[in-house]
Amino acid sequence: MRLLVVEDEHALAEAAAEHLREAGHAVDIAVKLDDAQAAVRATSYDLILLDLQLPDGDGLTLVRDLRNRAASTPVLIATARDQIMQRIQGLEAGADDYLVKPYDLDEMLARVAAILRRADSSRASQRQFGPISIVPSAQVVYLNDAPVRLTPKEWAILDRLSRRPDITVSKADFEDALYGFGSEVESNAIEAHVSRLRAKLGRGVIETVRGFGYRMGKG
Amino acid sequence: MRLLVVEDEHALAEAAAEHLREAGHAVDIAVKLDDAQAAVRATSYDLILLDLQLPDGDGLTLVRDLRNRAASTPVLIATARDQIMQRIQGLEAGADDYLVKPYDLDEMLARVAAILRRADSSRASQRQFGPISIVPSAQVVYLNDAPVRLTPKEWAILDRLSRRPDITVSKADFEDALYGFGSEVESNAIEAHVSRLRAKLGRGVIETVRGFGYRMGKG
DNA sequence: GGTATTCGTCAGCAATCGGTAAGGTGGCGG
DNA sequence: CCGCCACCTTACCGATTGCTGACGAATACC
Repeated sequence: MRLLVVEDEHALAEAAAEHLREAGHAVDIAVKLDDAQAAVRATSYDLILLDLQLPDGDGLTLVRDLRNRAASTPVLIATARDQIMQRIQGLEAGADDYLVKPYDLDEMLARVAAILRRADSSRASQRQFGPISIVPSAQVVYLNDAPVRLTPKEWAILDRLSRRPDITVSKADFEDALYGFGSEVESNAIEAHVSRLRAKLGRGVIETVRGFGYRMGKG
Repeated sequence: MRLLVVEDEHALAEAAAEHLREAGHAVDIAVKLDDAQAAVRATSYDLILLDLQLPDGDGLTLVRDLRNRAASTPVLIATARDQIMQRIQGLEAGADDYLVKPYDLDEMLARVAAILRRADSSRASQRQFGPISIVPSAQVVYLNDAPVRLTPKEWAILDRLSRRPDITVSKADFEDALYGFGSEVESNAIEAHVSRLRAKLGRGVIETVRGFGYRMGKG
């Protein structure tokens, strides 16, 4: 597995990286937010171990960036004990788990292993809905074997719907998932995205459950 | 939804309760830890909004009590800005989220809604009544395996009935649950909805208990 | 640095909801 | 057997909710 460690304390970064390498992973290190973003853009990681307090910015912006680009890379956040608020925001922004610094290296390794295991099983190959096939690993959608280009937000919506096809997802849920918590969207942004998705994929793919939200059409 | 507001500042308690009632919840107020514990023992709440600083004790004991009794009632904690340690302890004791006092009423409402949503979707499962199956997570009802489309109000009524199938629910209870508390529905709105429900689901599903209210039909 | 996407917002339209009311039905006491 | 009262059913219409095309700002890409 290929991992990225984002940590400005050099000694800690090296120690963590070494521990992960002994466990058989390929590990890159970034000491600044800039470096991390460059690295993430250049390569696809299987997991990111992220310190929130960085010299040139808040680590959470990296998480939001990833999620806005619809990247599902798991993120494990490391934070000092007094930054509990950041921890919570981190989980809401789409992090997968957190560690309290200073952390035990073996515990870190255990968390990493747990997340990778989880991610692997949810990565699931491919999802079929009538004429639509969704390939999460490649973030590609096919309509009758013809590839369809989706924007990041469109993908995020379809991904969330198709992950639990039996569940109705409310617009409020989408807003919590696509944007932060405090950031209120005053309008019908979700409706607009759904409309665009339907234009690309056909009418039957996403069903409206009036008064509740949206759900995958039954194929 | 039935909520409990635990807060010794009378004005704030009333303001919060009023705001929640406007959102359609039934709200009780407790001004002391004692009252809160009595209330929790007497009734089952869907969520508790808890001030930690109370005249007769620490609000955390309430959280611990709940968790010790394996009650999963979600708890939203409110604390002053400088009580960070309490917040941390609160989250570790099993609270679901926290608010910094003084808080904006609308933000409070948003947090409450988010927690209720989370709790509701995790409650999941599925309820069977003869030819009817109710899937709360998808907000869908099946009649002989054919999906039936219900409006939000219809769903609310069926949901409330099916949650406690052995209980007869009075029309006043429905009005409390579907509208605010001091709601004046001058007409037969509930009867009309029940009628429309029966038209969609069949006659046997909802029984009339003349003079008292309605109850799920025994399948 | 210019161009193309993307995304949030808005407005107008369409569909559906839901409270109300009015007339009908049936159970129950007398 | 009668009348009353609780409940049922249906139509109506204002209010709400959702859909879609257009527009402009922000952003990414070359």
